[in-house]
Amino acid sequence: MSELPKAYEPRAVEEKWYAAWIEGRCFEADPSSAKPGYSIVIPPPNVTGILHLGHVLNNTLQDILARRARQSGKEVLWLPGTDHAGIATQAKVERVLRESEGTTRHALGREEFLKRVWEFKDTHGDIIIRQLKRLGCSCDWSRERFTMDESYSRWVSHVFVELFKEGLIYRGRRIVNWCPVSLTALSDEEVIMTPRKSKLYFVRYELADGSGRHLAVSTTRPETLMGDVAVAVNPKDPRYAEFVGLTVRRPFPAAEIPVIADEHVDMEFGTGALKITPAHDKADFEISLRHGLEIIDVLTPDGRIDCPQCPDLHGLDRFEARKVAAAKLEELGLLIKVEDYENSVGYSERAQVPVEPRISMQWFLRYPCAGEAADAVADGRITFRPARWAKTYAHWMEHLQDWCISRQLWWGHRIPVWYRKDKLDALKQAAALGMEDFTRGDIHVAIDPPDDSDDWVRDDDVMDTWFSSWLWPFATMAEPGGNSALLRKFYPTDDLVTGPDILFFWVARMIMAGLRFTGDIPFRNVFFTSIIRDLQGRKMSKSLGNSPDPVELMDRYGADGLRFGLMRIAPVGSDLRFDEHSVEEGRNFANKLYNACRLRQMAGGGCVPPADPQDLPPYHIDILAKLDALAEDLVAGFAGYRFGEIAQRLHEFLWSEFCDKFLEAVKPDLRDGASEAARNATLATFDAVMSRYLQLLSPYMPHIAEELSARMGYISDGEFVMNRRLPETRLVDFDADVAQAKAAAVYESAGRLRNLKTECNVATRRDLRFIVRNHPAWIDAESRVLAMLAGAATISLEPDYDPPKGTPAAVTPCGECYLPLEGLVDVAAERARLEKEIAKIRGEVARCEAKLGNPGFVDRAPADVVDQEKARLADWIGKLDRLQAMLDALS
RNA sequence: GCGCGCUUAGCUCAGUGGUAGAGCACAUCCUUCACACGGAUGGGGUCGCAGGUUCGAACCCUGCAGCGCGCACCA
Repeated sequence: MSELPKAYEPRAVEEKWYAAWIEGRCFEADPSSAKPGYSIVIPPPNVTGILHLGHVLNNTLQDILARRARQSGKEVLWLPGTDHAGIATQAKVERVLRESEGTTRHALGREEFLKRVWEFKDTHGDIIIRQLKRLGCSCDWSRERFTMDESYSRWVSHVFVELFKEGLIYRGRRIVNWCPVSLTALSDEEVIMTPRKSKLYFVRYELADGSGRHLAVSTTRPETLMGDVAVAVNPKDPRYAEFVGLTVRRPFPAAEIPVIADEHVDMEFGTGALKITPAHDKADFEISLRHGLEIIDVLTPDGRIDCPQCPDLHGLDRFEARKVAAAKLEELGLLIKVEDYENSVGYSERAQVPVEPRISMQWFLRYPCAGEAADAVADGRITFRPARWAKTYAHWMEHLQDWCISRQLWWGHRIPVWYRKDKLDALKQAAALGMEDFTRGDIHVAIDPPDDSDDWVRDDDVMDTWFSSWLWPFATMAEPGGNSALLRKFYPTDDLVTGPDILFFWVARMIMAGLRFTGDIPFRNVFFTSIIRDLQGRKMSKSLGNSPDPVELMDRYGADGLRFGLMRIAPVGSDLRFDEHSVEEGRNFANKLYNACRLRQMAGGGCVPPADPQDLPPYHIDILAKLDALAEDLVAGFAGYRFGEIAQRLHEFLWSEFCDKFLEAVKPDLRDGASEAARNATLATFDAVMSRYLQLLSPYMPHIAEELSARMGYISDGEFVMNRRLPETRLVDFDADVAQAKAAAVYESAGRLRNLKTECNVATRRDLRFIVRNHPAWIDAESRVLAMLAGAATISLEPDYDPPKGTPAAVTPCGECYLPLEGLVDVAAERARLEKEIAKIRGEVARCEAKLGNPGFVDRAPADVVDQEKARLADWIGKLDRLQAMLDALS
């Protein structure tokens, strides 16, 4: 027999099989296949991203689903690709340019900058793809897509044009979330509300009539005071009724502004008087529209004060200006007081600075098919797992706000709108643009530029990245507006696996886009993964440095080990606390499996054809039946998407059932001197179980399953276990209950005997003799196995045995077992043990008696529960009597 | 303010009304010919708190507390 290394070494094996699968085109989907289709689209990772544990979890789940579907006879398409990730990628390339060339995108110009981004994408874009391959992902790489591919880009423009024509996309001057670092608008979803300690300033606005009376206004943002155009009070507020219609003096720059009444003002908050700064607050903006007020913008796009009339503030950063403005008010005697205050401030997801509500011209989308999309989840056409996310979804869908889809970036899909050069100024000034301007011919909205393109100027902005991502399930499968064999075979997709953090960003929007542009839902099931946290419960993040590098983990534990370890601890609905120990366990599990097969290989003898299973010893029948049970449990587990439970079952079967019990029980059959029949039966059983087990394991640990299947000869050359159909027959098609009961009795008894040995302090001795009486008849044939499992020299069956007083004993399913130790027993220790045991059992007896003495229980509980309790009581009492006798004998 | 989760062994978590479970960690022992990435044995929990329903509650109901998340508001 060839010398196999003692420990499994995954690295080379995993690389070898991944290459073989690619070579064998195992992952490629055939849309013309007669088999039923099954499809998943990958949540496209950022093209310049690198693999983190969230990706590992997410993509392992998808790979398991895809591989299981292949085994179940489906034609599988797992469609991979990457996302151009507008802000993230542009920011990354800008940083690289700054650090390596000391230049900026503006210095390079739009065209040159985009060239650089494409170069960057070409050199770094496949890192994460290579990492996914390392993990073993069975994506159809021949169909890899990128959100800025030519045809995908046409889809994005097509959708924009269609929605524009439908009147759902419009351009308008609104308050948007502005990121002063990225210098672009953001959607509401990209703003993270964070509680922050700040100050509430109470400012005196004196009446312009010289009466000396004043209004006290409370504000957190004195630095925008220069943009004030009014002070508002609630019309129902009696305190201020007389002020409405008068004017007050704005502290600086000096101006008289009106006091107005508006329902929005909360009388309870602060002083009940609100300064109105329309350019820098959404509510103020809306009030200004209602009252026809002027809008004064006092901030630059990068968040500095733009107010030449106030030279001491002009040009200051907004937070610096806040302090200066407060000091200025103090100087003027207009600052009444400052209170500590905690409020929530919106932060830019990416730049991690507070966003600025800013008025600007942007493109907006009113969502299509919103009602139908809400219904699709509510009525179960789309299933969310865990189901509770459906509620979150429904809530969001009920409160849909128009989506700001334009971004002031260069990297992305440019808005497909051209303006007539001679109308440009007028169009720029317009408060809103829509269908009317289009039909008048002032703007051109189409996938392609206008013919006389010299007379037109294209819109500078690009679209929000998610405005391309929301088309992913179908835009990856067909040309714009078109149909394809792929789409017909694989759309709607079956499962979507993603994180709940992008429910609004992506999932909800995909449902609406799918319904609008294909007339069908994009997927049938959405499986929301856990959020991975560290052991302290913190989110994984780069800045905390608590995010382990999955590639390093794979280097140390193997891709299979990482996959299996993660799956085993992935809870169904809640967050996952990552512990590297679990990956280590995954690796250990692979090693255990490998060594079980090594044992088989060392026994040699090729693949022996199975004997008639009915004639096999009970251990063999037992393990065959347990494999059948495992296969069934997996069917149920997959139906319920209980991935963690499945991993647990796979682990338990191999380790506890197959190795700890079966292999230990049959070891003698593999040694020299065993009978040929016994040896054959054992080898055949091993192979029957292991070949199927490897198949069941294959979706979770595909590499080692393939390696061992090949090495053990379970598959032929050129065949792959990943492509083999799951068998529909059972290994045991007869009643195995008797055999299984015997096997269980022996395993259980062996445990009790080992336990007895430990208690008698002879755990390591192997020369002991157990004497058994009151045993079932069949035990005769199994006593040798029982002796071996118990670590005893012999088991003597002596029905008439009369144990000397004080002989240690254990009641087992295989009879009363005695361990005569002739002087080896420490009497005092044995007494102590017995007394302890007796006390414990008295407690149990008392509990049982109390329960059975309760008329309510006896009358009302189901008969079988009561019987069970009675049997239990009888057991305890019997055991108590025996122990008491042993104790008496000792004295 | 509204909503959703969670609270079970030292840790991470299973457990849908009938004797509290697993893995890890811990302790003791074992380098016996598949595996020390291993084997054997053991200790360890009044299931967050208080009520209620029930013969019986970790489980169902109510309230409370703590932790986490989402949404809204925030002058």
